[in-house]
Amino acid sequence: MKKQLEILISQAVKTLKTQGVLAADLTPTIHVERTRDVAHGDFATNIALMLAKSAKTSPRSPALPTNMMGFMLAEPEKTNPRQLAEQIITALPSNEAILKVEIAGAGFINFFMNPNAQYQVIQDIHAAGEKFGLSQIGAGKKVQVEFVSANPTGPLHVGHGRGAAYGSVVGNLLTATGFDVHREYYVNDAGRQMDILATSVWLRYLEACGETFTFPSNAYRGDYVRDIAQKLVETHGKKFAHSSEIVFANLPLDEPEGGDKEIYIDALILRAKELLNADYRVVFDTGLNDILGDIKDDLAEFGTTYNQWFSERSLMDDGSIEKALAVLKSNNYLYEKDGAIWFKSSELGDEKDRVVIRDNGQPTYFASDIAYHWNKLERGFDTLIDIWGADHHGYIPRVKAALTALGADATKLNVLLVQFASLWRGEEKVSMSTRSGEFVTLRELRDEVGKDAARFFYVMRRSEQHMDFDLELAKSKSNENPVFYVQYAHARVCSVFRQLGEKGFTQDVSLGMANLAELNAEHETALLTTLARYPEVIERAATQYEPHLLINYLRELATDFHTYYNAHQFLVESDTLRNARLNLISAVRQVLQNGLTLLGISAPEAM
RNA sequence: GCGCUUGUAGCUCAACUGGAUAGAGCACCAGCCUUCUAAGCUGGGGGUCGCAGGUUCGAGUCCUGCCAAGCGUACCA
Repeated sequence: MKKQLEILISQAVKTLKTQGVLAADLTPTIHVERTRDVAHGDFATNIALMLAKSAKTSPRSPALPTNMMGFMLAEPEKTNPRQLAEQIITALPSNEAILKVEIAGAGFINFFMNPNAQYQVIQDIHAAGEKFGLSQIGAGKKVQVEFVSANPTGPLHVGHGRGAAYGSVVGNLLTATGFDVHREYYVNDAGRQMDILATSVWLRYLEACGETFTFPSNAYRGDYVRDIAQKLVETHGKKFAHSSEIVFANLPLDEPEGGDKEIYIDALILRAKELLNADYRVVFDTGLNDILGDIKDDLAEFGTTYNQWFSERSLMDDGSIEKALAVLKSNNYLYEKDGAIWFKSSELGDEKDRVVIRDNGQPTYFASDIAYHWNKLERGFDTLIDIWGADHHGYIPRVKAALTALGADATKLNVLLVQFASLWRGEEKVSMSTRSGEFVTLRELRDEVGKDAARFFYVMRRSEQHMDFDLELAKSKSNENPVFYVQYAHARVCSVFRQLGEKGFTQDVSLGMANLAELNAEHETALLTTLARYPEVIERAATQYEPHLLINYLRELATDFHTYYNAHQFLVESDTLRNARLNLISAVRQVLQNGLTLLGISAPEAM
């Protein structure tokens, strides 16, 4: 309906252009909104206010650029907005859905719709079913959504959960609006952090083999490392064992002894590679595969799935990094300084240049990221969406700079930042420290509050908002918990349909459809309006990457339903009214179910 | 110091991207279960939209300057 009005208005504007009332070069964006106040009708547009300034512009205006600036610069002879609104209304093509059109305030045009038109949405929902709300505005454009991409050095923690929930819902919304979505997890299966993990596993393995020594301060200390080491013992026996005298011979000091923990761990990594040779990869991959497998299971149980798990190591193995750096070099964006290779990102908007190859010859994480993002674009995606933790925000300019330097289109890259969630248990803030005994993993969160509540809470707020996640609230089975509020509405509709037969009634959908006009109570009208908004909400939530709009909408729909439920009996004697109401509430159930499905949250039939 | 993000009711957050009288939930107070699930509903009080200017018919939203918080500012990932 909103779109139909926009089309009608644009036709009116076109007419006024040919009449010379409006300058021919104007291309106003027509914006129709739902009104907040019923006194203002159903829809409103501010088009007359927008155009008032530029109506009757002088003929020299075509020489001006047609962009927004040109539009602003054109010097208008002021037109009364209300008068212009009058002209627009006169030029408006007639449409049977429109009851009347009024001018209000400074020059708003308010549309009052024909009440009979509002019932159409029930027919639409019944016809479309689970497809109601889907659209094709994406027109099959290829979008890649990369999210979570946590290093496989340990289990996912609650901080990753928000990215997982947000990314999967954004993906669902884009799919629902006709985009061709590809979900991807970038696996950092190379690099120093993974070497630290492999070394940690090996040292725990040595302990399991009976060696005793002080565990490095900078190694991974989680219990899962011991578990992996134990598996290594079970499958390979003492094949990788060396005496601690040899392992720790001639190493620099660790931090507690007055040394540097980074230098110490690097020396240990080197030692592990020397002593294990080809077996190092076995230890490394055992750790990697174990943890990655756990992450995959964890995310799948959380309702987050991927099309592809992209290996960082593959970029090294197939020469992608070298190739990307070669192109940067030939485009004259690389130079050498202090033994390292630098990328001139400061020439392209970054605050300083960045190292791509360290003085020890190792490429930096940034180097593989350049190759990775280039690889993404070469795969033909129209849009890239990266979902990052907010602490990585400083990283955006350098990645964009790199794409530009490679001759690629950096504007295709869209980085969405997700702020951290702080965990609360009632009044008490939960420590996020890995060492603390408090639970920190996503799995533990799911065990405690459940998948539905966790997902709901994660996407309830705008992603850029800092978020407080209250575990007590998420767990509570009470009116304080918004998850149950929405699910309860769904369960209540299902319950009504269960009662239908028990009370000796039957349902006749077509009889209900023929008598929708009996749905004229205030609560019913409100519900019809809310139902009709659903496709608009999906479209907006998808194009703005704002899943919280869908959450807010579902809460409003649930409110409208609960209010209606308390005010009216559905299973009434009148066959026509009863069936009309059943058609209405089954439409509500359908929309609730569709929305919850997009959020990856269940729609229970009973609670 | 510089950069990014955020400041809205006692608390947690919305506000259709510049529109009409800034809205919800929680908390607090007062009511509603012989009728489809009370995990619900009805009513009530609550606001200098961080502060100060500016832009225009119109600003919580845009521009400038302050103030405050978080994050970043590595040859870490």
